[in-house]
Amino acid sequence: MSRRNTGVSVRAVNAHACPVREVLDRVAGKWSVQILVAAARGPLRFTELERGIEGISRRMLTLTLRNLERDGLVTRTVHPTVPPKVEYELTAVAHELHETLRRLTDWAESNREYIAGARAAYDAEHRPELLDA
Amino acid sequence: MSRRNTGVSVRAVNAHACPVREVLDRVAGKWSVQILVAAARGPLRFTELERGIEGISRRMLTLTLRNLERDGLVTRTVHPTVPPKVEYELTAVAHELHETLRRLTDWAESNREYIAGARAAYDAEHRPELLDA
DNA sequence: CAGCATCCAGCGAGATACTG
DNA sequence: CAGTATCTCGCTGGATGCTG
Repeated sequence: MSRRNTGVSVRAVNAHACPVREVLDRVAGKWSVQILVAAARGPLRFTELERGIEGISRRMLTLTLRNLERDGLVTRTVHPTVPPKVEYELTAVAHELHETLRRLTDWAESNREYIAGARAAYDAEHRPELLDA
Repeated sequence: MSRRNTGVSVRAVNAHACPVREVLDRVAGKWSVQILVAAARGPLRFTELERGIEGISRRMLTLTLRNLERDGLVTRTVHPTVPPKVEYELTAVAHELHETLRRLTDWAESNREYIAGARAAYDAEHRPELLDA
């Protein structure tokens, strides 16, 4: 009866506590956003996604896609052919999310150097032992 | 030589791999965003933050504030009084981030029911065993 | 008041191997 | 092609107790 690691985040439960986290949990996984971004360009097959996302494992691609599908952010279309063909596509809601995320990454782009600088300064001040890594 | 759990996220290292994750890692922790939101209203003391954020532990508040400070998102001002008084305030960059995050939560608010519905439908279809939980 | 140190449970995710 | 199953490890974060 174990049912260990079904791929459903525990945070989905915590979400009741805080509407803010509710958003982020939908995007918090290591791969969710990259999948959203990759799939935003149109319907893609499983293998196309896999190749488009550097470093993702088959397992995590599957699990993350399932969760996105569960949240109504991607649609999964199975073409009953041989060999099988499955296409994933963002829903309208997910496209809105994608647009919002783009503003976030824009922010990151703009402030990446600022943050890197802040880190370096902080580490020099508070963590001198890290300087010879 | 253990140095276990210094509070510095492992994902900070992964960031090199993907600029997209780089943003989210700054916000991915369980409490970062809530702290950003709470602190956005003005300079707040440690205990005020603690009380303003439901359920946060002293440890996580400290760790998360340190990381935000390290990234140049909050300033930490120590008033050398007795008893000690420490105030945290968002930087200008963090205020921009906060504004961007607000759009994200707006999206969540708008689509919260849609997503809940999608989940319920998905679970009914694919996970009937969850219906009697 | 504002932390830091330590211990520990539980989840996220990588590696690997097997299937319709 | 498009998955699933199992094992494992390491990090995240909660609980608790101590200090300047």
